[in-house]
Amino acid sequence: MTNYEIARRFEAIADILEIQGENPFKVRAYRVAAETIDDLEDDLATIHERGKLRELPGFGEAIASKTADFLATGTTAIWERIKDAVPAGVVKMASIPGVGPRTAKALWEALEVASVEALEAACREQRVRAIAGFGAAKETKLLEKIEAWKRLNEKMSRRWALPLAEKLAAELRKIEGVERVDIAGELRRGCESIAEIEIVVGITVLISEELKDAQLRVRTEAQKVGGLEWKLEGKYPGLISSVKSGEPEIWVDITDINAFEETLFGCTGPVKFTEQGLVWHDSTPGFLDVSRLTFIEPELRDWPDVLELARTGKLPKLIVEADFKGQLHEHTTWSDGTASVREMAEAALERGYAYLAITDHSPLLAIANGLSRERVLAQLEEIEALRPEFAAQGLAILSGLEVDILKDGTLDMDDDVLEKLDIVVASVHMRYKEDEAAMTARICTALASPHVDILGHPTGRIMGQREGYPLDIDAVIATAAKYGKALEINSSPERMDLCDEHVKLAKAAGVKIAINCDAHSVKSLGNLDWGLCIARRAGLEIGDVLNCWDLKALREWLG
DNA sequence: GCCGTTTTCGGCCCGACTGTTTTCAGTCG
Repeated sequence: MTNYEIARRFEAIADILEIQGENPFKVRAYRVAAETIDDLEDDLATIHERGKLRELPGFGEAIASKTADFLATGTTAIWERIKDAVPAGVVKMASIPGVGPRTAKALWEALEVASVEALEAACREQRVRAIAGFGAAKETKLLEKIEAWKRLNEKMSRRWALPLAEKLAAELRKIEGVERVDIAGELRRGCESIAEIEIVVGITVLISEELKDAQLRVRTEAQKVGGLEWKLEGKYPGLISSVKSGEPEIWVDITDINAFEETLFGCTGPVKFTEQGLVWHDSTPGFLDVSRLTFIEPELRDWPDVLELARTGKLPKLIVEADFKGQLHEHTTWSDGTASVREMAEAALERGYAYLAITDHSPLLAIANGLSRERVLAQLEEIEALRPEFAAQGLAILSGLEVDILKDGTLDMDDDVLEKLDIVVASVHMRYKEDEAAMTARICTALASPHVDILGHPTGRIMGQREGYPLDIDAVIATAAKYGKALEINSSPERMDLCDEHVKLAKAAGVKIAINCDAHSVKSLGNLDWGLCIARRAGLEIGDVLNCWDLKALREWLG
């Protein structure tokens, strides 16, 4: 099993134990193990071979032994024992924000509802309010939560769809006769939520009998992937095989390797784009539209005016990962990160960055071990002590804070402390259930503060779980423009906040964007892709993105 | 289940919000 699969398995164990009412600390131990695995750079198999599993944080005797079981056999005793104890639908119910394990268990036991759909029906039939501990108000709220959850999960978040597609692609690559495998469709276009996973498979076999064989092997391999159930149909020529699963729909397109690029183009879509008179030009890596040869980046192909922009030579020159000079919103062990300032700085150096801002949490966020004013000042001393050593290697460590925006728009730290810092990211973490006017005023007040540089995760959304708080985004953008403040694309996969549409609006208003990993570990410093695809879909160029600037330009902007 | 020890078991990030069971349990970040 891969790291990813084992981590998901430990999470599944935690979910089930939690619903069963197990000791919450035991439940947490499994979750911590999953987090540790997600943060690993190396394969668990390699670590196990070296006999180092027990050295991983949160890995005691039990977790290490279960990990070894998973590596050797694909399962372990506790998983076999509990995997069927709680229906998957009940686990799903518990995952709906605001429901939780206790409530899911109570509903399951009292009404025998074992799926989100059954629970929704029970709410509509007013059967929930009859249960002890529930009432009409709770029933109404529950229905609202289910509806919000369904809206958010109509499509699969990129966060989950991409690993799934990569896993499938890796399996397909192992098949003999398969020359090339690429992910196409919405994923290639950088979409944040995915209705269809499309994968193009290029094969070398040209005889139809052999091709049939290859398809058979593809089918066999595909069935093994991700625990999904596959149904695969296909015929030659054209070789479009549809593979259906619950969510999202999965297409595997098998093509002769000589027609690979053309197929990849067609399967990348969207249909509106590919049908607009473009033909694949196979002698040049690009597409020949009627007037002019131009390669149009997949992320731009959803723009309604992209062909006109291409014809007139006005396509934006999209940023790539190599353009990034540093990162501006990271956490350390001072608050809720897992790496020290030094470790984060070393990781930034390894990535070739010229600067790194340390922005731990402010005191209100007690659960994240937010920093009091005294601790901010102490951290500042530590940073200043580390600076010469890292400056000599070409890395500037910027001091900062991710300061909470309080209910009235004031900041969770004294001005004289903020004044001493290089950079301040202001974010909302608490009391986000306010109406649009209040939340907009609150955020705009914060943006007006002379100390604030960047508005962190501006809408507060969590992919697949929580809609952003109600916000007049136009007013926020206008305020950011007025005071010369940047908005963040938070690049952590669970946030991806702002979305591409909002970023496009911000760019049009001349507002600068910071693309930040919001890293809580060394590994998550590499989470740039999630924000990068939003930036590229929004057409951002180097000039639009603060952390694509060199240190001098950044410092000038910070003032 | 992990951890750090007073090496064998007690403590495990904590404060706010919500609905209702009206005094606290469940959930969230």
